[in-house]
Amino acid sequence: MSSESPTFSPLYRQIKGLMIQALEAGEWQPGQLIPSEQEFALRFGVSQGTVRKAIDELAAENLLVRRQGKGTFVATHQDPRALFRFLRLVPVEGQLSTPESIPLECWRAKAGVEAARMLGLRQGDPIMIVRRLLRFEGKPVVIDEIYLSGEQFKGLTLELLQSWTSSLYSLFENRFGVRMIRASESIRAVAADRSAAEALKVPEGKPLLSVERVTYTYGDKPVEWRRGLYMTDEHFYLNELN
Amino acid sequence: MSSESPTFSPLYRQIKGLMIQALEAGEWQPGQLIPSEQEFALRFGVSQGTVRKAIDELAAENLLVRRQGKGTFVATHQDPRALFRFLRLVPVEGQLSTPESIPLECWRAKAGVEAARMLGLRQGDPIMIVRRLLRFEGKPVVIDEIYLSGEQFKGLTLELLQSWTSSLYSLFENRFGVRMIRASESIRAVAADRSAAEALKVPEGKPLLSVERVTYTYGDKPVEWRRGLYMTDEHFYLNELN
DNA sequence: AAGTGGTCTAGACCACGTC
DNA sequence: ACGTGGTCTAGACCACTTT
Repeated sequence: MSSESPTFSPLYRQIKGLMIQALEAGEWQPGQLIPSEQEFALRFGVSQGTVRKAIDELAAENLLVRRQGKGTFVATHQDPRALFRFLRLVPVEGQLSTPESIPLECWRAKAGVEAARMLGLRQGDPIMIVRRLLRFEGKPVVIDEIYLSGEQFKGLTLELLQSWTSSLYSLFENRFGVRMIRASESIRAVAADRSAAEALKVPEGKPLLSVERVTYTYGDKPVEWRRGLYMTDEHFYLNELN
Repeated sequence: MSSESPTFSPLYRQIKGLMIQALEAGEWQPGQLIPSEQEFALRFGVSQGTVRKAIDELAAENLLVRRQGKGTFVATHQDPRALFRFLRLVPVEGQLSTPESIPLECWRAKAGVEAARMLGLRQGDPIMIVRRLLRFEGKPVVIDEIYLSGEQFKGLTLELLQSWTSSLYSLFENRFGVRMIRASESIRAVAADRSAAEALKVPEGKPLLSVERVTYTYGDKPVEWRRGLYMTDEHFYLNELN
């Protein structure tokens, strides 16, 4: 109908854009119910079908979650179904048990060349670094080193990490208002160095999976860079290609 | 309308199922134009919108490709855009150049326990095994060992492999009528054994990425099992998480 | 000009969850 | 009973490609 936006794209994409803006602005919090399709249709002056198509895409991108009969909700890392959305690790045999996250260290630092590039910061900008271990059934399997913008994660401490029982991303969402939307992982095989060998209790030189992840929030803004070393004797990284 | 199918699912899914059957039966060949949405609507006695939703899903799953103004086509591994649909390898720096595939060996064998399980065969059933090397810019980067059902790939020879200039999957599609739809990869870090070390020209014990892939055709039928060893000093496995 | 997929609408009815 | 998302329809018009 009345196209109030100058960018040329289908109506439903414009609607989608408006809804992303609203999400970004925090109009509804993670886990909360958003208005019904009819309400949006009235609000934006389009048909319900057009709103539907916008929401379809947002749901496909995991920004929203539809629940028939109940309504549409803002996706959250609290949700058990999304708890390990970005963890592709699967045991060679048996069921995937919930890993236990053990924060080891947490300190302030200044961004080096690489961290700055990955996080879209300038070299020397303040960052936070976290080291943590993931254990499955009591056995150490992953050692992570996580780099975060110091600006956004100012109040992060080892105590806070240790007191938090749910996933890291749900902590970021709750305490720092940062919602992780998508991630990009670069995977290599490396030999365990001294520090990794100690943490994972394997001999030095042991082949490990190196998984570097950049995680993005709304607007493709990178907010986390992490490097994980995975022990892949009893687990493997599972990737479905479609 | 008149629901001739006993399974209870939305109409558009039933339509989708019928279209998959037609694809499987080879009613249209890879790369070919299929009937228009209107024609399908008449053929199945449903509205055009319902056909559209069925095709939407098939296109999302890469079975079909839409081209505005032209029509809808059966996806093909010939298509340059799909040539390396399942290869996630990216150079650390520079552009991704097209790899060179060098078939090394090709022989008949009997399925072992593992190959039989992966390919849905019985132990002892005939299989084909192919070893081949992938080189990027002249450098060996991937050594693959590929297991195929002997039934379906009876005429496969080293000569045929060497004479084929396009991707393996386009060969399978053209000469054996087997179209690969999706795949599942299990990734580990391993130490190079003697044979891999020789092929990739790295020292024995060098950490390599082990990528085991099961590839499926229509109806989730496994038809290929392969194990690739990737040298990840100058390349890495890129995975986008959404 | 004609045919294709792509968008948008309006309205009907179904399936699910809550009250 | 009511409100939600999910399906299905019919028809209009737009954008792209070919004739």
